[in-house]
Amino acid sequence: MCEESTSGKSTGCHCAGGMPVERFMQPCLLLLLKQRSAHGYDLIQSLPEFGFNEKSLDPGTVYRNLRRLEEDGLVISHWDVGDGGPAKRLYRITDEGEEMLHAWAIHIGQQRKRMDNFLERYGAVFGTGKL
Amino acid sequence: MCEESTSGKSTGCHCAGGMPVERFMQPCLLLLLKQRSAHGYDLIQSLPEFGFNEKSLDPGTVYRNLRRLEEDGLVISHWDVGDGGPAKRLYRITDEGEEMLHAWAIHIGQQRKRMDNFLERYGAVFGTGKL
DNA sequence: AATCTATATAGACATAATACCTATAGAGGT
DNA sequence: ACCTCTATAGGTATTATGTCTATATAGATT
Repeated sequence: MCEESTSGKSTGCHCAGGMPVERFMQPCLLLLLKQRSAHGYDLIQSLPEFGFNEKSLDPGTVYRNLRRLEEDGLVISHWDVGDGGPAKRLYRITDEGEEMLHAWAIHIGQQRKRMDNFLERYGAVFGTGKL
Repeated sequence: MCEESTSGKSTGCHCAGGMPVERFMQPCLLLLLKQRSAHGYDLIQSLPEFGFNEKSLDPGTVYRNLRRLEEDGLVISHWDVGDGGPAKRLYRITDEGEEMLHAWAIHIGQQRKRMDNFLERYGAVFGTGKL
């Protein structure tokens, strides 16, 4: 039901929801930027650590998120043209972004509790062997 | 940042995402219907057990999900006009719905792992006291 | 009789999110 | 010249989401 498509086209799996890629990407980006300032391309290399795979990691999606974070004042960037290679943006987190990261962590903790509760009930009905 | 609005209007909190109400509602409805057949209104009474509050529990949303589940063949319903009161639909889960429930459980388990991983990294940066 | 409340379901609508696809451009190698 | 890697940006169609409103029955209250 949740198998990957072999045709390259989306199968529109109805259970794919629950945690959309983009929204979860934002706290991941903020956490990475809390640890170190980085370019978009750097961040793309690091996001697999948070469970993003090749399919869910569209570069356009990452850059769009970074632009949105900057619009919201959660990160700031400046062009970095020094060291050869194409011009790149260096992003860093703002104080506001750090506050938002804390809010995200609380929120994610709550959602995890909800999932725990769901899985507990599921296990009670079907037996824990299913998980 | 995630505080409730006192004006009654949505504040558009940017960290409210990560687990949209509607999509998570579907596995909850399927699990409830696995335990017992029920009317939409019954299900609305039970959904708070899964962390839905008054604000996130719009009846229209519940009925929309039930219709969608039926469109997808995951539940079936028939009108129940016997015992007085307005006509009501009695929903029951189908075999296909049960399979989808299993897929959901696996998916939710995976997402929980992702959240655990995030919170672990968060704790490593800020200290576990923040959670 | 009229009104109110609880039960019960359904649909409309605007905005936001999501996935997917394509475009642009510099640097370095073959 | 061509290809690949690095690096960023934008478009678009579809779906999701939240919110609001409409409909209707039954029973209790005034």
